[in-house]
Amino acid sequence: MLAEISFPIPLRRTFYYHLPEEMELKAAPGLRVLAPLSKREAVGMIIRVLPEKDADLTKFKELKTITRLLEEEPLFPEDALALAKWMSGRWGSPSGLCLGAFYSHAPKDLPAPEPLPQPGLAARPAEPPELKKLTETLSAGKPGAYLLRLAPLERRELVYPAVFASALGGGAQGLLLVPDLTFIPALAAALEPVFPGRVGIWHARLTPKKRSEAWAGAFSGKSKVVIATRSGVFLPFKELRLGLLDGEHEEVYRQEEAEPFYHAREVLLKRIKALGGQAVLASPCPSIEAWGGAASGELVRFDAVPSKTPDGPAPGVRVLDMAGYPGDILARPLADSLRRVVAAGGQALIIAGRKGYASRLFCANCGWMKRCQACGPGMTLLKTADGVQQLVCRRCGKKEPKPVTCPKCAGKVFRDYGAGTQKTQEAISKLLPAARIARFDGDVLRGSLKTMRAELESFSKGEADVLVGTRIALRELGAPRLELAAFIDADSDLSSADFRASEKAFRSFYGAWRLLGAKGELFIQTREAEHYVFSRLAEMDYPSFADGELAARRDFLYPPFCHIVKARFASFDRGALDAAAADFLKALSFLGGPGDESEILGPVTTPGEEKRRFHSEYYLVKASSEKAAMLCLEKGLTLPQRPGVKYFIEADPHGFH
DNA sequence: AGCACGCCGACT
DNA sequence: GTCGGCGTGCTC
Repeated sequence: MLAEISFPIPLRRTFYYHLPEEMELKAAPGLRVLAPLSKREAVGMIIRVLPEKDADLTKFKELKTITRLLEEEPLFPEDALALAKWMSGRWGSPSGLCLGAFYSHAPKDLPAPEPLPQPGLAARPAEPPELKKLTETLSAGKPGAYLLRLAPLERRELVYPAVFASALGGGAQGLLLVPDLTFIPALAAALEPVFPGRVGIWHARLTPKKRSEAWAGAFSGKSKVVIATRSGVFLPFKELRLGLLDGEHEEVYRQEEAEPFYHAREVLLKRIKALGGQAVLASPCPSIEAWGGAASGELVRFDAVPSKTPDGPAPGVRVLDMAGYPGDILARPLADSLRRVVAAGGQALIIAGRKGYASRLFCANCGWMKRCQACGPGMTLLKTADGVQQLVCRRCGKKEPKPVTCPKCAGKVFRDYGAGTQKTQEAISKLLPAARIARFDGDVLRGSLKTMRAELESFSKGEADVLVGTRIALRELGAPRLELAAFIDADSDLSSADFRASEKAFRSFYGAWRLLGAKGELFIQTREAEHYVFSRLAEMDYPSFADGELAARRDFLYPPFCHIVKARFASFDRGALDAAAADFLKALSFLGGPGDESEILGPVTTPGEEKRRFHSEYYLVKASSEKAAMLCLEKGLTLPQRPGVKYFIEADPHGFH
């Protein structure tokens, strides 16, 4: 007999091996094996057991033999093979890597099963009344997927223990996915009293020992709940009944840096469905994709938030059209309010568009803008500690000195546009020399967890009057009673080439607004005051915004009403590039039949690129169904190779129109 | 991904 | 003369 083996390596093929007689009865799909691969032994997974005659072995001279089976029972009660296959088709990564996501953290030798701890005297978590409907539904145990809209300032440590307590009877296990590992400790502390000694933790930075403990905890059933970052969606639970995705809208749930590509939200829903369990997507401002799921009935929506704001005065919103305040970083009304708030001992949060000093540098005479030579985007102006100005590319990190003269017109005067956190901080110090200002942006964040906490805490404790940050600061702030919040440069969000721009902008505005006390004020500075997002701010009601946004997505055929596949071709040879694009379009000719609304947009070229020697263009396919999108992706990935042409085929690309 | 092979630059 | 950089190629 033969075994068809999948290895966790970036190859789009599987391997055949001889199965020694003594393994023939034990071998089965879903079991790991040790097998010689190249000049080493590798762990792989059986995907099929078949007789010799069923395999086409003509292409290789010799078959190697499986060394040994690593277990007798599959690691997963559900069909991980099918899930991995779907993942591979959905995001286009090699299926071996997709399957590997499920088992590559497993120890070679499984830990011996230990008796499960007796259920301890668990504390019954207090249950917020708005949650009652959800917890009653969950405790009935019926399979299903739910969208939980949280109150924006709800402490999740108060909500989630009740949710898990209601759903996890008997040996049932739960998975709590969080966007960032900094959220884990507080949630673990909150769940510990409910499941004493049985709360597991999983994230990418665990030490090897802790990692195998966490893995074993899920596998043996010892962990009643595992709190994890996105890769935890692949953990091998013995009996996973409830998966809760916290901050469902967060983009970190999408893995795009390394293969296998996936979105933890989609994998969780698929996996839970395969298990017949329950999934809860939770967020104060759900993604429009999830909102659409609730509208179509795929998700059942629960609102743990009073739909109306409490009676009484609500914080005000003021959109400031910066066309009326040329050259100002802080428009007059904002400056006045800020001065008043700080003088009265209140606190203010200022959100700058980006980190650093300014976002763009251009010639005051001819408008020439300094771009990164290596990769294209406008370069960011930074000030080093000793006040020297320097340009940095935020995409590739390339550094350059600030130019002295304009290469186009030899002009010597430069202006910068867009105030980063540094420049904003300077402007505020100038306005309020005595104010204590804390800064919180990606640089602080990346520096160390300690400095980050320190900055944040000093603000929360009231040691600083003003916190200047990027929008990450919004996510990290607890619930201070702010008197003022301001977006210095809302345009950098709104004008970004992304059909999610409105959604993200509204979410930020809404989040900042909810941090304000009743008498607080939210300022938004913009040069696009007519943008429709602002017309939605009067109500400050996320559901009505989301309904409107969902309708717009339907009208213009964007997710969740389509699946997008992006295909980019690059070459020095124009003709070869055109031929590759033609191959692609021909392969997709099945799209757009009767009743199929799928569209192909493109070719899109970056401005200025026509004149270059190097050509690059892309097409966007808006496929009307997941199935159609998966077929497009497959066709794109199996196009005939043309010499000198590079292919980049991607599902669900982010950050474009 | 690993791991080997192979071909140029700078070191004991 | 070797050590070692990483480009290229292969894995049943």
